[in-house]
Amino acid sequence: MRTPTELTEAFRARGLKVTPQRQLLFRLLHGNTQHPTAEALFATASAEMPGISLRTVYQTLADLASMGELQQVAFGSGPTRFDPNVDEHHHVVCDRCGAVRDVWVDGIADLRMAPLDGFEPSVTEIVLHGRCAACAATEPTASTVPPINQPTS
Amino acid sequence: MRTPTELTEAFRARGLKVTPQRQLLFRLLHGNTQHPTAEALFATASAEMPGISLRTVYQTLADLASMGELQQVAFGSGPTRFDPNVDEHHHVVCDRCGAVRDVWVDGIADLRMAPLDGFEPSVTEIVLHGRCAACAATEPTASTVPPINQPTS
DNA sequence: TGCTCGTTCGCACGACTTGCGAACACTCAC
DNA sequence: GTGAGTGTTCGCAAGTCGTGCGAACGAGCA
Ligand SMILES: [Mn+2]
Ligand SMILES: [Mn+2]
Ligand SMILES: [Zn+2]
Ligand SMILES: [Zn+2]
Repeated sequence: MRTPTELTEAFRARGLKVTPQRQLLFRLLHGNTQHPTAEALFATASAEMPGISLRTVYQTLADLASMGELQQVAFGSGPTRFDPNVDEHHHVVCDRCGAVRDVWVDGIADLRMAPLDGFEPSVTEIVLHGRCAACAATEPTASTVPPINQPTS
Repeated sequence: MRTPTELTEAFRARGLKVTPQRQLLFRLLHGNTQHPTAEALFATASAEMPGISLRTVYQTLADLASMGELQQVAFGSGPTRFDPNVDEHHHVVCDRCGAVRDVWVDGIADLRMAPLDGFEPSVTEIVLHGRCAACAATEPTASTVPPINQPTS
């Protein structure tokens, strides 16, 4: 995602208005590596702008996504995450606390996949499931946060 | 997933009853490579057993999943898919028609991933997004089915 | 056959997201 | 600076997908 200043220009160039709500979200998202949910952004935004609506957060996120400034990522269960990093990269997900981190993967071109039967893949998505460092250090059974589903294979 | 006959024994061995509804779902799922949704299974099951409840379909799928006979898979958007193939494998998803196919990927162990920062991955999930053979043959814009979201990176 | 306990099923509810439209406010022309 | 005009905000209703609940039911066993 571009900087708040650049987005301000980009929005106006498209005939879109630059409102205080949008500016706030530009700031909250720029450089954000948390992969926040809409609710999480709404909570943070509300602290700074008490009247802001969750509806507006969803709306602005959709606008940014349609402009290619934002990536929407969904992992198995739970709400959609929003990712201002639109470069090609992948993710590690902690199935205990739900934390998501960016990961860069090298060697994807060397993967051998079959059978494709005429299927034409355009995007290879890799998600590593497991435990983050903090969660790996604690009991395997303890959990205070609803876990994210993990494939059983 | 094991055969309907084996599942019948496995259910009774656990003190679970083998009802006509369950037997029907055992049959509909065994060897099924469609990655069907609960609704899709409900529709198929209803043709054969008109009174069956969607609630029972969900319930039985959850039972099978908790026994490790079934894998639940979610792709970006849309409802959960159920996969009787619990071997380690991966998926290709047509973002136009939503079709899902199994794919086996070789070379995963050679992938280089960084930075992991203490994260301990246990499962590597690979999803190839693109167009199935049938959809690749038609107009890129034509669509009669709501597409599955595709990551923008 | 009859008892018992797990199952089924309809309905209400929950989580997450989107549709809708009236009130509002950013822009720009003047 | 002011006003007109168009895009935006926001609350509420509705939509989608899935789960909690409990009364009626029926599979399995003595
Ligand atoms: Mn990311
Ligand atoms: Mn599969
Ligand atoms: Zn964690
Ligand atoms: Zn297709």
